Amino acid sequence: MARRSDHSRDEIHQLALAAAEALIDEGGLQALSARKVASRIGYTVGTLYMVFKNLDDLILQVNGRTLDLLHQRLQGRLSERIGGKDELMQLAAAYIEFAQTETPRWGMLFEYIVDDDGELPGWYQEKLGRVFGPVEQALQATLPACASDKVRQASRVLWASVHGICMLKIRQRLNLAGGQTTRQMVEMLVDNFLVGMGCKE
Amino acid sequence: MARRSDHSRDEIHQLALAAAEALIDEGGLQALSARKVASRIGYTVGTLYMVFKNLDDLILQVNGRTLDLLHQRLQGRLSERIGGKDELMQLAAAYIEFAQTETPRWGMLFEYIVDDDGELPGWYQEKLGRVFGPVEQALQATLPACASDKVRQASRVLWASVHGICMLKIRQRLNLAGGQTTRQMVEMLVDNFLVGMGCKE
DNA sequence: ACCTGAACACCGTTCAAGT
DNA sequence: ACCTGAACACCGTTCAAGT
Repeated sequence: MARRSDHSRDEIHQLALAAAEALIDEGGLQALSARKVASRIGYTVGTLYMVFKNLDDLILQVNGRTLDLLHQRLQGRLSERIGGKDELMQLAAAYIEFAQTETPRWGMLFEYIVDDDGELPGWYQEKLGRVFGPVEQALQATLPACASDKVRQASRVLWASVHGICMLKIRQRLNLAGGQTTRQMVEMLVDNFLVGMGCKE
Repeated sequence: MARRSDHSRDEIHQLALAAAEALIDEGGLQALSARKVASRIGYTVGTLYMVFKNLDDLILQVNGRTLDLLHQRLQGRLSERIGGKDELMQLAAAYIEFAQTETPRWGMLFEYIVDDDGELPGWYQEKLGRVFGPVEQALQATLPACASDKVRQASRVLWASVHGICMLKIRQRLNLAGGQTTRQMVEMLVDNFLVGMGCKE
């Protein structure tokens, strides 16, 4: 045994990430283990450590791909002629949909916790920043008179809020919300927020 | 051995919860294990299963106590003569402070995920609902003309948003927010939200 | 009735040893 | 250089057996 060379280092890397995503989709973080990933791709556990530093590293890379996917979904909802509450609600709807459709992978983005005061790696922070791009763009178009710094901050505040609603709803921490759907709650937020930002309409 | 009777069933229960909280405070969910809890209180692992259904049950009960503590902290910030943005910001500040001070236990409230479509037990949902009490009260006082149904919904939307900001900030998912503090972000939210709800001032 | 100790089926991670 | 298999130190959960 050893030296099979069935797959290149890079192929093993990709196979492992795909297998991990499948496991997560099937049963969440609980269902993920190094041993299971390895066996799904037909290798021994040890092999994984040729390609990943450890399981956290693997999870972080899966999360990176999830962020890319999320970014795509948001980008796809940007209209031709941009701006206005409708476009922001389109983006919000895309986020809600993503969270509801890909719940396990979406949830993993926040289950992975940075130990102590350790920072997330640079490439990951960049991907994170990209996700806010479409929101920032739509918000700037909605508030053309607003300074770009303020729009930047506002887009973070607004999106963190959308996320909070989504999260508590999906994780069933808001059962007593009086029968509102996630979408209705987010719409209430967006409406109020835009009025507060001085958006007429 | 066996039949030590050093502690009553209830004492073991309390000791275990306290030990679990200590472990969580020291190292988060990762540091928690049935075996560690047992050894901290001077019993064998098996003994824990006399008193808890399983580890998830133990975690849920720890979370219940965390919710009680959070409720206390919020309740303590309600003013005498209520209402207004200031009081809502007091509550928000209390929430932020709690999240920053008791990060591991606060985080555990959301790391525990309900499997499949299983619901959270009734006693837990009641505790959850109680947390929104102070917010609802302050918001109703701020918007006296607003129907109580709408206030109820608005308090959920607002607080889920505050939570989202807190969460993404503490978990370092908002590093590119342009140097705003959690408090500043929450203040932007509250300001806009209240204007949107038709609050003059 | 209470509690133990051992067992079972799992983990993540490392690394000598084989090709 | 690549990959294995075994080892180490852990898990959660169960349960016969002791007092």
